[in-house]
Amino acid sequence: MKIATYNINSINARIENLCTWLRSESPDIVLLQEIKTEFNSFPFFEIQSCGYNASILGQKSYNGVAILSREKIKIIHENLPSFADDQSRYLEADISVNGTVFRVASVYLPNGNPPYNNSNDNSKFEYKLKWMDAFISHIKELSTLPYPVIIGGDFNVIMTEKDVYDPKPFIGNALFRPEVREKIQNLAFLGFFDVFRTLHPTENGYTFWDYTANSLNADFGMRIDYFFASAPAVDRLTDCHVDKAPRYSDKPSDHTPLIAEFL
DNA sequence: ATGACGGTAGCATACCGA
Repeated sequence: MKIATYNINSINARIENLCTWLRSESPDIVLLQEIKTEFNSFPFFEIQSCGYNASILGQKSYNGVAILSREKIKIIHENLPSFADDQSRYLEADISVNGTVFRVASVYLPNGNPPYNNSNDNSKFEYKLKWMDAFISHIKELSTLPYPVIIGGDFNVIMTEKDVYDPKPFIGNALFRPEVREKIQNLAFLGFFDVFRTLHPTENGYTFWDYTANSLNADFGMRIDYFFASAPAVDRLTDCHVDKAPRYSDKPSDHTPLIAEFL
């Protein structure tokens, strides 16, 4: 079972890139973030033409998550349970691939930095912390599932100094602050493995390079897209790698896909 | 400290992002 997570930064701006990539990589399941569109404007026809079903939790202009799958998608949760959210950031489903049911979720964790025009406004960071608390308490429930659970997405957290080209400029940044790094550690305490890091202890594993001049060529990247997998999933894990090719395409997203394979 | 770029809404410019 081949699964990918990809912050697409607008699915309509990138539908041709996405279809080209789907045809070349043929993943069984794709978790998308930042589709930036609602149901009525989602490119269902194009996705279907590539051989995929799509379930989405959409939103106009911002956010929005989706799950693509060759097999049938059974939605379990739209949004985090027990958390009133006006932003579309979480979609969870059961998908059976080759006779095995996988519980998967597409996650777009809030950025949390203050707006550029008001550096004193910490409401976005407070929202991020509350969102993470609701997320972790839900993951606690998922940790008891006896079958494989794979949580993937854009977590907007730089977990360690090794996960960014230079940690110094990010001290105080909402992606790197101790509060969020401590909260994300709870995934490990709940038995969820950082899939890429488990297989690749020393590679940087960057999944994001910003659009500005030299970031990509200078490799000024960060690892903020992750798969977290429960023990029943890790038992089946065979591969995890960053697919950097889409970042070099015309009109790329600023993120690139993370791919994992399970028996 | 700001803004580079790029996307969306919507038509000039503001907001968002990591």
